[in-house]
Amino acid sequence: MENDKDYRAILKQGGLKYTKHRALILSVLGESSQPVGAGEIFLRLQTAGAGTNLSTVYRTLDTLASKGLVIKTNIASDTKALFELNTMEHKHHLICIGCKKMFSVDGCPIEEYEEQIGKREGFDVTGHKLEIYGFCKECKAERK
Amino acid sequence: MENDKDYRAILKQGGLKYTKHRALILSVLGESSQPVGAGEIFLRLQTAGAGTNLSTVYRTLDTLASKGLVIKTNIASDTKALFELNTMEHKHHLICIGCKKMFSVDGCPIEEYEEQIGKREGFDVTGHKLEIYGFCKECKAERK
DNA sequence: ATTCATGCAAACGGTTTGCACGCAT
DNA sequence: ATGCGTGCAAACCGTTTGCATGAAT
Repeated sequence: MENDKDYRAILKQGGLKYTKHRALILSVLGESSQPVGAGEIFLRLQTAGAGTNLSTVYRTLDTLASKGLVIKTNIASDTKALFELNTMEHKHHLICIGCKKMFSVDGCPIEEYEEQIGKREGFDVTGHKLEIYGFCKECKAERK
Repeated sequence: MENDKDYRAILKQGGLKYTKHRALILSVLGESSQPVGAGEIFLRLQTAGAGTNLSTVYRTLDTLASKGLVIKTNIASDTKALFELNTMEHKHHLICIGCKKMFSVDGCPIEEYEEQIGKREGFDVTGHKLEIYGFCKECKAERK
């Protein structure tokens, strides 16, 4: 809401028309520290009083993703898709097996490796995804 | 089929009864160089003349995975689950954006990193997943 | 004999689509 | 004015579940 200007700019940058829903969805993603599912986005829009529709949310996320403004992920062994703002900062995630929360970590240990492996296998590498699994502080404590 | 003994042993090792379907599903996974979806496994069993049922395939894969005999994965931005034999060798995958094929690569560049990051974030790390995206030789050629 | 795996059919959750209407440029 | 975004309802696909039957130890 407050940063409406920002979302206008982001949309323009992606060559997309400004619409209320797109801005709202971007703001939901922007306010979240973790990737969010379509359903949850829909819920937050509802409770925020924005009359909207699940399929609109899906369609919007699709177009945002196709312009590279958001990133579509999913954590292993879960079938539903998650979305996050594409901040352009290269990040990886720590994923708690217990509570399913995701924590972002900056930095990347495998840039050179990526290059090597591409050469070795004849691959034109465009990116990668690294997820680290384990138990977060809280779940670690509960577990013993 | 030919290595039926092996699958018997694998099942025993997981503390599971031997059944025809389990052995067949293990053999399908064993013959595949890439992770396979439940639907495709079902199809292969059908064409192999084994009367079976999709839900049996799902249930079997679940129990195999729960015993650590197979691994359940999924590639980013696709929602359907894939399964592969757990060979115990630590592997990662090269995934072609063009044809969606996955190629296994041995070795792991981030074992030490994993440890560091766990300490830094108070995480009890149990594993990780690394996927490298790009275009394989063939798709690279087609693309230009 | 008992426990556990299987087939079938039906339910389910997340996601996609066709169509008519409404909004942004 | 035109094209694109939206709402609604229905379809869709992968996956899960309840129940009765069949097989493995």
